[in-house]
Amino acid sequence: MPLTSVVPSAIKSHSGSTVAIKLERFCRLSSDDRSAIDHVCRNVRVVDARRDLISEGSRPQFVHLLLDGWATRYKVLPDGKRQIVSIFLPGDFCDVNVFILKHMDHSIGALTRLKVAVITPEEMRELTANRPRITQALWWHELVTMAIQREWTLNVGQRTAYERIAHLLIELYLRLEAVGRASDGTCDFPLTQTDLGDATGLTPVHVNRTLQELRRDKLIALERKRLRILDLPRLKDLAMFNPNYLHLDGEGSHLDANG
Amino acid sequence: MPLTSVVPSAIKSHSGSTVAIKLERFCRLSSDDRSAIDHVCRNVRVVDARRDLISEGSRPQFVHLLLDGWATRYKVLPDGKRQIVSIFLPGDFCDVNVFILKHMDHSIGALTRLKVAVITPEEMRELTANRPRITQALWWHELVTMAIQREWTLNVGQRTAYERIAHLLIELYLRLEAVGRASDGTCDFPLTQTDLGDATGLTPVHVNRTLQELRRDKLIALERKRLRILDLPRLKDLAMFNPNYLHLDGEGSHLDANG
DNA sequence: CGTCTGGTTGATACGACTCAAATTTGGTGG
DNA sequence: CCACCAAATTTGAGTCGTATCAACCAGACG
Repeated sequence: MPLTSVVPSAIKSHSGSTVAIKLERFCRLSSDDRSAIDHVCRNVRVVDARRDLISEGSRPQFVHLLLDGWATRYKVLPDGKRQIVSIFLPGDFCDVNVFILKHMDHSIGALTRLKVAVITPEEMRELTANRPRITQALWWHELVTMAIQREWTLNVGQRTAYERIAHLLIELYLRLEAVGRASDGTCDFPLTQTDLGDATGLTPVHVNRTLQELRRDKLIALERKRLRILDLPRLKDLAMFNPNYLHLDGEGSHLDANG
Repeated sequence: MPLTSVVPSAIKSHSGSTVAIKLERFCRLSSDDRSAIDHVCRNVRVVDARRDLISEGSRPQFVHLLLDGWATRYKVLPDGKRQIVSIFLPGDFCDVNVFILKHMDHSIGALTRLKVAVITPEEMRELTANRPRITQALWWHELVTMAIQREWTLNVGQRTAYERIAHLLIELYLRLEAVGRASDGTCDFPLTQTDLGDATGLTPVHVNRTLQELRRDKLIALERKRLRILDLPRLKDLAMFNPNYLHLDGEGSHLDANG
């Protein structure tokens, strides 16, 4: 089923459209739900590419919701090594409940120029109070985020360089597709080879050679910040990609929108 | 401050004591809170060592709370490679809200004989309804779980074998200490070298050699399922261990118990 | 007392890293 | 529009950390 069929075009005009699309993957939202989301997206902050949105050690004060652009969650070791532990795509929330913690244990950096909705704890409470579907959908979002994090642990722990990069490319493509930002095997891909290395635990040199292999094998095309997946089935197979962890199979569709 | 000082001995007799200890790391609980936790621990299931508690693909029906023993969350690849993505210690919840998802994307296996509280969705709702401190403490637990998962991604992605194993040993020791199950640098340690390999992305052979190095360097003693950390400061240093991600610094202590 | 699981050792192989340099790309200002 | 610069990509040669394969050993257990 192509995604476009589940995206009422009426939503698209709203500021929070991408989020709505994402949450509707889990359950249908009422128009009140949707306008509540829109309402909470009114405070937009723009962040330049390659700038930090949040720094390790700082006190979390807001929930952020990525409206546009790509961001990374990363940790840096005293010896300078850096690991990108996750990637935020449009429609993703940064830690629905962070303000429970005293300090951030990681940083969030912009890969591209970002548009981010800045949401106060108060607004977050208003958004979820008496909106069980949104509350549930946010929980679902958190659980999927955790599942992705586990899959990343598996990825760097057990897969070879070739499999690892293939797996990451597929994941990002599918996640983009799920929010209407990719189709026909093609999507934006703003990561540099160094970023890819930081995300997969490989050196940039090795990432380069591995990408060349993937290209040589006619599995992908990647240039000018655009990715094209040429043979998704074969790529999935070699990457041992099991999409179950993305939980995109309409899990909460039993929840009625106007209950 | 030694942990024992914050553990009223009165709690210890209750079935859910370890959980209470754990959640009280975050905020003080009222006696009603504590008995509500106890109440929810009434349904105990015992699982033999090396058996699966939950299998990938199954439908999540209950929340599980580990009362005693060690368990792992793991994923297996089609080629047979296996990654332990996290370790459950006494007092840990397995996914406070799992039943939102349709299928498990991983399995949970017992490392030792377990005592597990089996909690229904209804009981979970009862536990949290009108108990803001418990609700918050459970959120805190989830956030810490996520933070640990991120640190594991960093661990396998960026640290050497030596650093990686050292880091894992420290984490487990500190988490046990936080629930009163370790002190004086000593704790139970039921993992085999194969388990350690599955958790760190190393082969058992290499784990063996690395442990020998750690012993030779007088950093640890590990035999007969007992771990003794001989020089925690030096071990932390070489492992680049930053405890911030465990969020043990009494984050929600401003929340009064009897409000 | 044999069997089994977990731990240990040795020899060898290979995937990924390092270092260094060349080349291409993209952005910027003249 | 071109010249320039910095960032990103590519290439090559050599090295190293960890994997692999294959025994062997020790203690636990029935």
